[in-house]
Amino acid sequence: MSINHFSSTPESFWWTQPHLTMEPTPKPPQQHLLSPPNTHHHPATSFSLNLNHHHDDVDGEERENPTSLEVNKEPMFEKPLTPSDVGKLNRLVIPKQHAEKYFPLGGGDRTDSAGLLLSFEDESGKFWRFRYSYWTSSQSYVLTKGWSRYVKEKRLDAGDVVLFERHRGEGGRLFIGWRRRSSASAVDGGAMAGTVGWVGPGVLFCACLSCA
Amino acid sequence: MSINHFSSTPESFWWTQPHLTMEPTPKPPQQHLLSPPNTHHHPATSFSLNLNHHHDDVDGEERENPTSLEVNKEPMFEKPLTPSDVGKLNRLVIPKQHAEKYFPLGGGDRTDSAGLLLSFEDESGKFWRFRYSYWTSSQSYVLTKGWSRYVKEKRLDAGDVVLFERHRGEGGRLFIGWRRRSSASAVDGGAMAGTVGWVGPGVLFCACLSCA
DNA sequence: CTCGTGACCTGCGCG
DNA sequence: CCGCGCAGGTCACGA
Repeated sequence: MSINHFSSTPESFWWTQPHLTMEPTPKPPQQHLLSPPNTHHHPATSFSLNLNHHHDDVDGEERENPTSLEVNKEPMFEKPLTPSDVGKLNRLVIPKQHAEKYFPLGGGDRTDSAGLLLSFEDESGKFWRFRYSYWTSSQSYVLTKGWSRYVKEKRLDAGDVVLFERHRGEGGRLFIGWRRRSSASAVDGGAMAGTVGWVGPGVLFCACLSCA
Repeated sequence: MSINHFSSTPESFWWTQPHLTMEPTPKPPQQHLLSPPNTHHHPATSFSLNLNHHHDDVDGEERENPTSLEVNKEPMFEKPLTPSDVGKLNRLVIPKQHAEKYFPLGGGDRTDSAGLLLSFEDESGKFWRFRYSYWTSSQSYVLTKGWSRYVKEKRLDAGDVVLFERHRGEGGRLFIGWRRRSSASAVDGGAMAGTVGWVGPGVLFCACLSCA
């Protein structure tokens, strides 16, 4: 495998790219995250993470134009995909540090693998709902159900990177994006190098991405 | 690896004695068999489950001296290890006849792979907890979790034999032991031939075990 | 039946 | 150098 030098080339840009208007989902209580420990499924109700509290005043202004919308996005983390993440295991391991920081499981004790459903918006505004849980056996946090469909639709391969963001305010909407492995040496042909799925479907950002 | 002529007839029916105790997996909900709810991490330390039930009457008497202790042990069966049993599959297949006789899975229906945890004491008094379950796919009973650690610690190799015993009374304590393959032709040097791990560290009991 | 996927488990590599 | 994180597996079950 030749992955592994994902660089670290920081992409300092993807979240700041212009454009975009995602439909503000009408429903206010955007619950993606999860239901409190006991409600299984359909998180529909509250939850309590801490990202959504205060409704940011500054919000309603002209800042609501695309640009500012981007500005309001806050990158959480990204992960270069391992072969297992895109293989038949149908799961994405979320590095513990990030999982515990951004997607804390209910009640502060993670013993419960009841699972939550997290909904993310992709670059086209499409929603992706993933089951999120903690596996005590392997002591790791994973996205399971729904993940393989995402991998398939986006044609993700090992070495590609997935990006996780959240919106400041607005109930903490969550976003997911991806980009092709940065280095050359594409395993399957490489034609796609530089493609990203972030600010809009099919948008190429080669220059920005490979240079920078 | 050239073993494989395990005489399939080592056991000449050991005593029949019903009874047996295995601890049913602690929680039905079945996730995490280890770690009781709150303790996360390090499963190894946390048991305390089964042996604490009732402290059985017979216990405190003179019967507790080594000799009578041995007398009260009842051999269940033994199995010459196959290459798979000691390989990376991390499981020990328990011959169906013995499994069903001594470790019947709950409720009489074995469809349920919920699994049990069986705790065995070894020759040094150390406890080994193995997950025991039925694999429908291979139609066999197996010890999985924990098994590979046992193989490693005891340095077991194909052809070596594992022994299973239980104590009469006392809630049916379970014991596990082993001995090196009896025939010569040791694969790795043979210096250990004849060694057993059974009644005490380093004690040899070859005569008793192989005859009888 | 197969496929998807939830639930297990463990070796190994890295910090 | 050792413990944890996680990559890479297996198996079972429901659709």
